[in-house]
Amino acid sequence: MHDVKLRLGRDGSVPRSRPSRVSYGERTMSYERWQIAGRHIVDTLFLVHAYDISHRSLTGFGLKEAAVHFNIAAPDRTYVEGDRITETFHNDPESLLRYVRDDVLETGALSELLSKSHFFQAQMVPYSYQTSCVRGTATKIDALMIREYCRQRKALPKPGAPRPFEGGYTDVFETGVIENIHHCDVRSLYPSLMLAHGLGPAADTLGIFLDMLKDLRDFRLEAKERMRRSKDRSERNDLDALQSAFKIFINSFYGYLGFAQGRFNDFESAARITQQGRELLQAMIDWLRKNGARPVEIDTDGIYFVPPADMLGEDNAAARERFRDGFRSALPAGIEVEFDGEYRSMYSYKMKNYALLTHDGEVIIKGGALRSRGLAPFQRKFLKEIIRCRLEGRDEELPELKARYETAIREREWPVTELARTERLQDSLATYEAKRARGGRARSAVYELALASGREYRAGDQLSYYVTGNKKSVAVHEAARLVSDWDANARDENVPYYLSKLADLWKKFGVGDNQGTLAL
DNA sequence: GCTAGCTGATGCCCG
DNA sequence: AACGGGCATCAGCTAGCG
Repeated sequence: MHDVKLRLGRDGSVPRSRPSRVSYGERTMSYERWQIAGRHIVDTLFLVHAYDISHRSLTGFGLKEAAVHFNIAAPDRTYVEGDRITETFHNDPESLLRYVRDDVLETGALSELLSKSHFFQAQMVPYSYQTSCVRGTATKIDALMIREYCRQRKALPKPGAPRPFEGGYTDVFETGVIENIHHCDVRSLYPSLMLAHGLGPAADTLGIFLDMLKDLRDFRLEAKERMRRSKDRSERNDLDALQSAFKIFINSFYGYLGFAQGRFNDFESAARITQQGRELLQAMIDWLRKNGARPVEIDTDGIYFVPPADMLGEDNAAARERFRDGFRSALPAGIEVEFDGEYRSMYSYKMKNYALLTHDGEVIIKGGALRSRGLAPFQRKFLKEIIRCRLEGRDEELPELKARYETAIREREWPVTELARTERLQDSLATYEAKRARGGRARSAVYELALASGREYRAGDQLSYYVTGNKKSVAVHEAARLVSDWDANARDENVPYYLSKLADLWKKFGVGDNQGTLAL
């Protein structure tokens, strides 16, 4: 209105922006990247996504849900729904100010919690604080390598051509409910193998890659030790952020070798590392079997197993120590095994898919088949209840559980959000349409809904939809409807469709089938 | 005209 | 723009059936 320039730059310049993309794991988001001279802009939404890629524990990524998850929401915090902000501003400005203030406080607390490791990374890698938050770990390792080669005035190699190579050893030996489960894993498997066998990039003529890995590992252990000794809470927090920044790097050194764009990538070396890993884990499985244990599930660097019989009774401390010492001393130099979990029972389903019951009664669920966001909330809850019953040996309660869910669907007892699936647009709508036109992509409900809505959607946006109709077999992309268009007074969710989804889960996870213990 | 069963693409998860 | 391995779902197709 008054043509006042937004001179936020420390040199008095105005903010500039350009379209950009950021990706964490399989999630890519389009956004407007802003730059303000002499300042750093970090979107806490991105930090929340980066956190969730490794933890996968958040229910949603908005500020409110994140604040609740990290336990930083004020207990008496003010909430104002988005569509009531203008009205509240006019009628009750005080409460709107409280709402905004609470938002700012939560954002600050999130930032304090999640951005600190990037603050330390910015001191270590040749990227700014702002840039560090939107760069992947392999890119940062590349930058560290390039910086040192430039400093020593050495020529840089070209990246090697990518080729597929084998990964970790994954297997499942028993399925169903199994009692008394122990877990062990190899501490830092790939970094340990790399250092023990000198497995680094062939193009690294200066030999700095493995030195860097070793220094980072030693530095991290030192930071962890200082953290343990520190009496001051804020110092402990800082040291924790510092050591976790190093942990991320250390674990990415192997990944860097298989990184197509990495100047020092080395697919032969990456393949040798995973091969050594597979051989080591196979030897561990053999040792466990030879010594009376029953391996149940294995994934890359960890094994779930039933310990030998003499470790099961009371007063088994001596047998336990004998077993563990024997296992440790059977391992090669430089390889340490950790016994880091004991569980009342395990429900072993398929590779990378299992559930655990802790001695505190907590149920831990792992794997896409059992906890994926691709499942609707009612499916996840149904599965969790089935799994808890089975882990606790209460199979007789399962038919009642199934009946309860069937009734709820038939009688339309739940809000439609329980039935809705939430999916992320991986591509922009234009990219989707281009792929469709090329014939390379089938129709997909989320994209069709986004297109039909006429609203602006970007890659990375999430949409929730449910399925309408009255037959169990429907083309989802034709019968789908956005949750935001749902009318509670004229319910149209497809009852037979959702009943059949429930029946599918029952067939797989219910009782009275072939889900008993099965030795392969 | 219908459906079971297969294939390939996609989405999400494990370590 | 870290890696490979894995499971479930859906669209789109084909074979087989009545």
